[in-house]
Amino acid sequence: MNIRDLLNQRFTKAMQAAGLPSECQPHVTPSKASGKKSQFGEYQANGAMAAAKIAKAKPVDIAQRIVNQLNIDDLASQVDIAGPGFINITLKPEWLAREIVTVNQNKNLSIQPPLSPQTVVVDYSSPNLAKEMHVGHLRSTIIGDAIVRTLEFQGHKVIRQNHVGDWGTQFGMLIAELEEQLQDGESATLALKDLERFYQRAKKHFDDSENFANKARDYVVKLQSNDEKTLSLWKQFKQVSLAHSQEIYTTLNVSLTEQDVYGESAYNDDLGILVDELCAQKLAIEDQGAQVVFLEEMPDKDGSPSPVIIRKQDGGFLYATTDLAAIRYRANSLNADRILYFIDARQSLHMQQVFTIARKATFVNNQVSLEHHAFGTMMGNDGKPFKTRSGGTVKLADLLEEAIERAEKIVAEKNTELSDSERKEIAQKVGVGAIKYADLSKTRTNDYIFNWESMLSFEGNTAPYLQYAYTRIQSIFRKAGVTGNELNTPITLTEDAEIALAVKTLQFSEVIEQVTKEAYPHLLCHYIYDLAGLFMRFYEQCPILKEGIDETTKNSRLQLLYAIANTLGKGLDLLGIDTMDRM
RNA sequence: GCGCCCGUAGCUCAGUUGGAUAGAGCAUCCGCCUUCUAAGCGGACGGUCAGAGGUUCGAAUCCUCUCGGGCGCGCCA
Repeated sequence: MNIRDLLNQRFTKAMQAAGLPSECQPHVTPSKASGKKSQFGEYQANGAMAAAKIAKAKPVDIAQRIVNQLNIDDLASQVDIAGPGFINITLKPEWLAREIVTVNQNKNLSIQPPLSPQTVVVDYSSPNLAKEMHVGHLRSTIIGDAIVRTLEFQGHKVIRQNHVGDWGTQFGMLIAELEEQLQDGESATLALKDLERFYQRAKKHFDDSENFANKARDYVVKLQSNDEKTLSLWKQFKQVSLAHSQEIYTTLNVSLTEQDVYGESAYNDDLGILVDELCAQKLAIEDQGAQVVFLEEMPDKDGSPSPVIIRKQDGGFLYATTDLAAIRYRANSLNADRILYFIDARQSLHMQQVFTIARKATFVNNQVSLEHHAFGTMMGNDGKPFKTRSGGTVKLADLLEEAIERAEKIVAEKNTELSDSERKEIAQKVGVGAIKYADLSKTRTNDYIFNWESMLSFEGNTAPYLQYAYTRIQSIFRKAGVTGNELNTPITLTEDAEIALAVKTLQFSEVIEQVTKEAYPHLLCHYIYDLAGLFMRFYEQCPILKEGIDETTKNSRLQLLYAIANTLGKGLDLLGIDTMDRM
């Protein structure tokens, strides 16, 4: 159930009945309540003003005509015209109560499945396997994962694509290094234990030794010609590196598995074919020995068509080529309706070029939605890209370890009654949740400033606040000795705090819809923060298990709580943040 | 030079197809634990929405210009 859609439907009918032109929209939105009791009701329809312009009449008169035709007595207790022509709607507590019951009876929290589920291919995380995952991979990984989870919850078919960097000239160097270390009797797992150091050693080796550099170049050629021994080394490298990534995903509570890995190398055999096709279509032409696609729809500095090189002078391919092969595979073999890319904003131009070429070459038809959901860079307190004290790249593994350590200290302070294992488990969920939430709660398109203190202060708009709200609810159910789903007594909403909570809970579906439409997880964050905040207020104002609370009120509030717990829990789950029963 | 993004409270950030008095958190200050977990709640303080024009019933939001910051622009990915 979606209140906004429902009201829009009712208002659309009323506007038609009032004889307004069909292009007039009701424009229903939740009223700005800012937590407190709203003076304007819970929803408002603002379409009368725009309709008045079209119908050339006074907005207030139009509003009155709409209200006269409006049929919402079943769900609204009051409809007022205010100001220049706002129509304010106050919902009936009894209706809200019934809808809360429905939410409690429905596994999907009353989210309606899409009329026609889509196949959505989501490209996210995509680390370079040559190196260890670092903070630069964090945003793509967790934002992409939140969207993936939300799409699946809605009922869409999601195909995760971890487009890992597992190909390219640097692998010649790495294989050469691996081969030497294996000759020294080292196992691949051990040699690659510290991928970062391994890479640096290989690089140094490459720079220092002409002999080694030649060997590395030789391996590149062998790799490309499918030499069996070289491929075997490459596969070993890949496997160890993937295991590193997988470990990070597990710690991060990210839903990617090795089944979702479909890296650059997967497209090798298609690259030459693809370039030939683009040449045959006359989209690609030779320029200075390279194969280039010129795009007049994206003019360069001089106003002439901008070039995209798809094959180098030396015959090698570039990442534009691979991305084109990937987009074709996703559209045609995976039958995607939407293809989402969670990639750094700095690659906006590149993505636009790839999308444009893919359309022109009809690799992807116009029904398929191609979406680059860009995000900004993670900055340090100084406003510059987040680095270690010595200026190096921050490893994701180190970042997570530090978050968990810091969390454990705080958990130990706040709650002294936990066993060692409980405390460790909570610290893990709190620390990782804090990092993820700090990132997810910011509009993804902007750069964001990473700050340990604000993130782990665990006060205000942070993951621990939300997790704490959840544990408070669980604690009440524990004390009450019920689970929530066994209650089926009537719900009565009387207090402002209760009504506000009920409305907010029922708005979950509106938020979910917007989140997947625009790929904005921060909307979900703000929603559950509002929900948790309203719950905290309710918690203070509306006792449940205390003395003097009659059975009916108690059971009614417990059921409301049950809906909140499920909604809050699901919201956090969609963000990839764990909950717990106590903390 | 051309293109994209950004500029909102001391700091970090919201602000939904243009809507009513621009909202949170942190910080500061004042209250609230013999009562469901105080990682909490209530209150106070805090704004020329970078600046100037324009569009209209109405602009932080749309258009133009200026200032300031970030990023990208042919053989790396």
